[in-house]
Amino acid sequence: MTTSTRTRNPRGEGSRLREEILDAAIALIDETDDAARLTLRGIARKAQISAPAIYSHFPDLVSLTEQLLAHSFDQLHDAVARAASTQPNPTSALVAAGSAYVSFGWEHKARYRLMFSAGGYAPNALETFTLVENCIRACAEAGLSDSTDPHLDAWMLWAGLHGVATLEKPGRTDYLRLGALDRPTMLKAIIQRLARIRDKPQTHR
Amino acid sequence: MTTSTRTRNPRGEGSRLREEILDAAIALIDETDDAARLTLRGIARKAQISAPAIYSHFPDLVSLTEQLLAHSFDQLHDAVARAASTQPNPTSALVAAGSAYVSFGWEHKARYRLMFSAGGYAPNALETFTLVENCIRACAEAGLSDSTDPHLDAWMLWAGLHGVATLEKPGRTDYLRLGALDRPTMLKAIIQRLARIRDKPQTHR
DNA sequence: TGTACATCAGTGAACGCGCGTTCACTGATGTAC
DNA sequence: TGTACATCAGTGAACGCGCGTTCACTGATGTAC
Repeated sequence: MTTSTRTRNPRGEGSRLREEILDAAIALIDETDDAARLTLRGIARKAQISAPAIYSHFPDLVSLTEQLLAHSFDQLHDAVARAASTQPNPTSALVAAGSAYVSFGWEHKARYRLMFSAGGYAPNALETFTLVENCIRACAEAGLSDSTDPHLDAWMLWAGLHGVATLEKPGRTDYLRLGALDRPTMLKAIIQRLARIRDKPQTHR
Repeated sequence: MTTSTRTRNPRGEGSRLREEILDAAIALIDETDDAARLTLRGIARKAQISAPAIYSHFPDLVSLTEQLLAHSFDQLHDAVARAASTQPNPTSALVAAGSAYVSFGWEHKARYRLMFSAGGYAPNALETFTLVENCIRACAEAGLSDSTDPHLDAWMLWAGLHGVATLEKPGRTDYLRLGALDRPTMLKAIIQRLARIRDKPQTHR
């Protein structure tokens, strides 16, 4: 615990602190896994500044939280898009996208929950939703999926992915005979069933 | 706002207040849809007693919350079991059970989220899980489902139901063209796909 | 080159608030003699 | 039947805490003349 004062940023670069504050907020919520700990004073401690310093960069805590969420939705979309883009065919792209989505939820538990705890997420998540929808459409057009309504199927898949991302692993797995459960395998099966991926792909046209 | 003192319970019936406190806590979390509002002082206000009166019946807020959750898991199980028991065949029983599960999540949003926000839910939810697993097994045995591993399939279905129960409807549905989306239909389709229900049931044996 | 001044990036003290919990108490009700 | 007393179901005041936010300030750095 140091009492010394922060070395201040040079003139004109005060906005550096803005990024540091957002990073501190993300680090705080990610490491505590508890959205209730995301307090203005906690963020200030994490960033090693005084609490009032935050007000030079954000009007209040609500606004800071909103910008943290917007940034998080961008991160989520980037992760999903990157995962899908490296795959050779539509089916594996869909599975990779879904896995990346769920991984984000697991690795940033409290943050992911906060992102979807209110109803206002739609505009931020629209891009990602469309990406998944297009993956399903591509599978259907390539004869790899039986989907006749990719939009509706994307909704169902989203619900399933959200469930996997959110349903926490029970503490004592022996209660539910969960020991042998392979999460990636289960996730892949969920994606295949909800997106109506064919067991044996049928030749296109 | 009345300043008058509560008419106290007759001797030996002090435990009546215990039920009133639990009811007040449930009412509080259900109506605010925000688990952070579940404070000891808030519960006391709702029950129209002073805050210290709670300590005659519960050692502290943590314990009160635990008992609230245990009660909630019982309620959830009752709702699911009742829904399944009134159906004429295994498939409709499974759909009814899943719908009851999701309805509980929608109608008691913050409470449902609190129930599953920590990893310790397994012992409380075991009965309900087994019930769903047995529904799937019954479908498979009746030739209505292709499930070869009802235990694993029950896990996948649970994740899917949890996702539907938890993924909040976006505020502005026009973003995602959600206007025409029929939730019960979507839920039924999710259950059928994850539990591998056949489109056209095959005659048994 | 000096110097007065404006700007800027912060700090420290203080505010009022709601919280969980503790403590000493109160006053109605049942019980012993 | 009276009365002293124990029990019981609560209440009200107070505690220390962390919170979001406001306010007056400080001291280094760049700019105008």
